[in-house]
Amino acid sequence: MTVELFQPNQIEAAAQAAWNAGDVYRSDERSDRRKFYCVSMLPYPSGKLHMGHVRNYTINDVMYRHLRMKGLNVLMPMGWDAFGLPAENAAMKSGQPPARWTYENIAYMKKQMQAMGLAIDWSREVATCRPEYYRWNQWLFLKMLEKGIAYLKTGAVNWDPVDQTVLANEQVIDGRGWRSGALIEKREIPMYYLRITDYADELLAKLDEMPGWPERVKTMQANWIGKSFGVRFAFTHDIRNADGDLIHDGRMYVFTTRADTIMGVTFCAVAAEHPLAAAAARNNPKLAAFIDECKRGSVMEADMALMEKKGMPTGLFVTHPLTGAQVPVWVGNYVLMSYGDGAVMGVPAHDERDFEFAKKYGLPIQQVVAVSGEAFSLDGWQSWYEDKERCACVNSGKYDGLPYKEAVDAVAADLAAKGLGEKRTTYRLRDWGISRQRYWGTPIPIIHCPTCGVVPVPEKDLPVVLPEDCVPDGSGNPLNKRADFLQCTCPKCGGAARRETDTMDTFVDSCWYYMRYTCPDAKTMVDARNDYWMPMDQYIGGIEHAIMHLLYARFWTKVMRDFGLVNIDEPFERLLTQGMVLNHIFQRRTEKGGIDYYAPEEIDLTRDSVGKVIGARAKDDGKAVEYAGIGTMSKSKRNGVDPQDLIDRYGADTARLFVMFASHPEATLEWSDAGVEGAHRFLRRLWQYACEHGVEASQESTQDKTVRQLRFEIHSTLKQANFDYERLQYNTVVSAGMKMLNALEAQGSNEDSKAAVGEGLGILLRILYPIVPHTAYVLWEKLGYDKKYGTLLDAPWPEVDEKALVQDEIELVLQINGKLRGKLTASATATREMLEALARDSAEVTKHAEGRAIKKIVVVPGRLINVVV
RNA sequence: GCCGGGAUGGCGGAAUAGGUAGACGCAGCGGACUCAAAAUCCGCCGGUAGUGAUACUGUGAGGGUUCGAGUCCCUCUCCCGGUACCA
Repeated sequence: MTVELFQPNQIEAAAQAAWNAGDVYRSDERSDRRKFYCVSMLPYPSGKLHMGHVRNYTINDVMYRHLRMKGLNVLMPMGWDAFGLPAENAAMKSGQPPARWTYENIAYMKKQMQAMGLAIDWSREVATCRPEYYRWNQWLFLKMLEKGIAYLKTGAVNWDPVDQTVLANEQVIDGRGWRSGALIEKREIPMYYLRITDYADELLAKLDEMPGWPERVKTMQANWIGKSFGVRFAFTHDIRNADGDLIHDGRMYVFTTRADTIMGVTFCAVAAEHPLAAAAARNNPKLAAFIDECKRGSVMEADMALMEKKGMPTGLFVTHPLTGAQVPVWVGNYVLMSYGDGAVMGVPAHDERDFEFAKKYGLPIQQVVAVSGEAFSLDGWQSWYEDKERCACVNSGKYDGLPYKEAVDAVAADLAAKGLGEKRTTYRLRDWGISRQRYWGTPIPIIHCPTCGVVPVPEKDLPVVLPEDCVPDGSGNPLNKRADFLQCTCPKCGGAARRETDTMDTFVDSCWYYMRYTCPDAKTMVDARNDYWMPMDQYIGGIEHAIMHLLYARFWTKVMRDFGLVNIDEPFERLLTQGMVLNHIFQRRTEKGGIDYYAPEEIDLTRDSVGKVIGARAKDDGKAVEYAGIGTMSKSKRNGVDPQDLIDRYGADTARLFVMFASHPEATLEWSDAGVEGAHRFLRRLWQYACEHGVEASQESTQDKTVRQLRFEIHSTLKQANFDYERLQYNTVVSAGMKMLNALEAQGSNEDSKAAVGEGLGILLRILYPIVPHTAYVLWEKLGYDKKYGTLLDAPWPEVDEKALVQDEIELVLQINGKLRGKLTASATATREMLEALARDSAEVTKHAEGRAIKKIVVVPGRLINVVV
C-alpha cells in the first residue's frame, strides 16, 4: 500500500465529487426499506454558518449515515427560514432590499453546508420567502378564518412614538426604542389570532404519548400550557361608562384557583386597560396619570414579573358575591388585560403577591384558611398557605372546617346558585397572535373595503405576492408606501379597496416546512408523498425551541389534520434538543441607549495574574467595552464563530470530528477551539495507519494470545460504540474510534495478526464513517473494502462477534465497608460462594478488618465484592 | 419573578439500572529522534503526606438515605435556555 500524505482538501474534494456524480443522497418513496425521516430545524439565513449550525447538521448527518448503513431509507432535507426581522435590520444599514440580502446569504450558507459534506437531498430545498411556499400559509390561514380558528382581536404592541413604528421586544432596550431612544408605549391594535387554546387539552394530553421526546421538553410544554382548575365568578356593581351604559352588565369577573379563600377578599385589582379603570379615571386625573404610567414600559413577561408592584385605588367598590361586602377596586400594574378577565380578587392573607401589595398599601389582611400546627403571622410571607391540600377554612362562616377541595365545591355551588359563578378549567396558554406590522413576511391575505369591511382574498387570487424590492427605513412598514401593493379591488363589490399590509409571524413559516420538503413541487399544500415520510422520525434542533416553535408546529399539524390534509396527530416522533453553543459577548451602549455588539475577535482582553478577565477593549479604538458574560452564538450579538476558518485549515472532517467529540449533543457547550489540533492529529494517524496496514481480512484470525486480546478490544469497543450510536451519544463514539486505533497501533503487524488487523480496520472505518465520511470513504476504497462490502454509503454495519468477548478470567474490585481496598482475579464462571470465600481469605480483608467480624458480603456479579465488617 | 436544565482535574468531557471517579482527548512536564526547530514516538499527569508500598482526601455548598452516592432525597449558591414580536 502506498503511503500518501493526509491531504483533507484532496480527499474531501474527491469524495464529494463522487457523491455528487452519483446523486447519492436523493431519496424517494419507492424503496421497500423502512423509511427514516430526519430533519434539522431549518436555519435562518443570517449570513454565515456558526458552530451551532455545524453541531446541528453534523448530528443529523451522523444519524443519516449510520441509519442508512443499517439499511433504512433515510431522508435528510434542508431549507431556509428566510423571512424575519434581521433582514430588515440589515436593509436599514445597507440600503439593499431584504430579499437580496437573504438570497445572497442562502447561496453562501448552502456552499458552506456542501463543503461540510452533509448528506442533504438538495432536490427538496425550500425557502419560506418564496411565493410557492407562503401561498399555503395564506391558504390555510383563510381556511382557519372560515372555520373561526383565526379571528380578529386587539393586542398590545411596543410603540415607538418618535420613529412612529411598532418594535419587536428585542428592539426595546431598558424601555426605550433601540434607534430613537424614545420611551416606548404599549398600544392596543387589531391583530389576527389563532385559537391554539382550542387545542390546549389535546396538546397537553398527547405529551403523555410521546416517549421519543425529552422529559424536560414535555415538562416545559405542559407548564406553558398550564392547565388549572378553578372558579370564575363575578363581583357585582352598578358602575357605568361614559355613555351611561352599565359596564359588563354590572359584573366584574375574576378567576381563582383558590376559591376556598374567597371569604378573605379585601380588595380587587384590575388591569390599566380594564373598563372599570377607564370609568374611574374620567373624573380622577391622578388615576388617569397612573393608568398612563402603567401603559408605558415593557410588554414582556420577565419585565412585568420583576417590576415593582404598584397600584392605586379607583374609589369604586364592587359587591362580594357571597358576603355582600363592599370591596374596593384598585388598578394594579401587575394585572394583565390579556390574561383571563383582566381583573383579580385580592386575598392578602393567602397569596404572596396580594400579601405584599396589601402590606405596601395598608390594606386589611384576614386569615381564612389554616394548616394545623402552623401559626398565622403578618410578619412575613409563609409558604404553607400554598400547600392547598393541607388547608382548611377558618373565619369563613359556613365554610369553616372544610378542607380545600370541599370548600371549593361548596363555594362554587353557592356562586352557581346565585348565577354569579361556575367551576372552570383555564389555561396559561394564550391564543397565538400572528399579525406583524412588518414588511419581510407572508402577507396576510385580507382586503379592506370601505363598503364591505374586512374581506378575505379569494383562493383563486393566491398567492398575495410580496414585492421583493422594498427597503425598510425604520419608520413603519414600507408596504404602506407601495401603491402597487396597497391598491386593489374588493372581491365582493368590485370597488376600490386597500390591501392588508400586516404580515405573518415567522413562526407560521416554520410550522410545516418539514412537510413541504416531502413534496416541494406539489400543486396542493402537501400530497401523498407527505403521508409516506410523516410523522418525522427524528427532529433535531436547539433547546431554545422547546416551547414556542415546537408547540406551534404541533398545533398547526392538528389543524391540518382537522382539515383532512394529513392523517397524523403529532408531527415529530423523536426529538433531540441540541445544547446551545455559547461564546463571550462584548457590548457598548450607544448614546441613545441602544447596544452595539463587538465580536470576540475585535476585542483585546486584559487579565489579572491568575488569568481572570478584568477588562476588555475594542481593537479599533482602544476604548473599554463591557463584558456581557456568556451567551448563545447569534448574529445579533455578533458572538458567532464562523466554521469556515476551521474547514479551510483542517478540512470538514476535522471540524465535524471536533464538534462531535467536544460534548454530548444535548449538553450546552462553551466554545473553545483548544483541541482542534488533537482531532486533526487523530485523522492523520488513522490515515497513516490505514495506508501502512490496510489489508482485507481474508482468513480466519489465529488463536494467538495477543490476537485474541486485540479482537476482544475491537469487539468490546464496537459494542460500546453501537450502544452510544443508539442513544445518540456521539462524543463517546469518537472515543471508541480512538480506542480502537490505539489498540490497532499497539498490536505489532505480523502474519498472526494480519487478519485481525484487517478485520479491525474495516470495523473502525465503518464506525467512524458517519462522523468523518470523507476520510473513511476514501480509505475504504483505497484499501479495497468496497470489493467485499460495496460502497461505504450502504456497506453493512459491522456485527459484534460475541465469541471474541468471552474471557476466561475476570477482575473484580474488592471493597471493605465500601472503600476500595484491592482487586481479585477470579474465573469467569466462579459462583457467588467461591467469590465470597475468595474475598474472606484475601490479605486485604485480613488487614483491614483488623479482627472485626464480617457482617455481610455484597457481591455484584462481574463487578465487585464488598465486605462489611 | 416563574418554568426547564447544568456545575466532575489546568481545559473539553466519560462513568449504560446506586457499584473501581477522571475513559477518550487537549494543555503541561520529562525523555527519544534532530545541528536545531517542527512533526512523530515513549513515559508521567486530581490534591495532601511519603523514596516507595500505601494512607487520607476529592464530583458547586450544606445536610440525609444506603454495605456503597457524581448518580437518589431535602436546603442553598452560581451559570445557561425560555418567558408569547430574535429565531
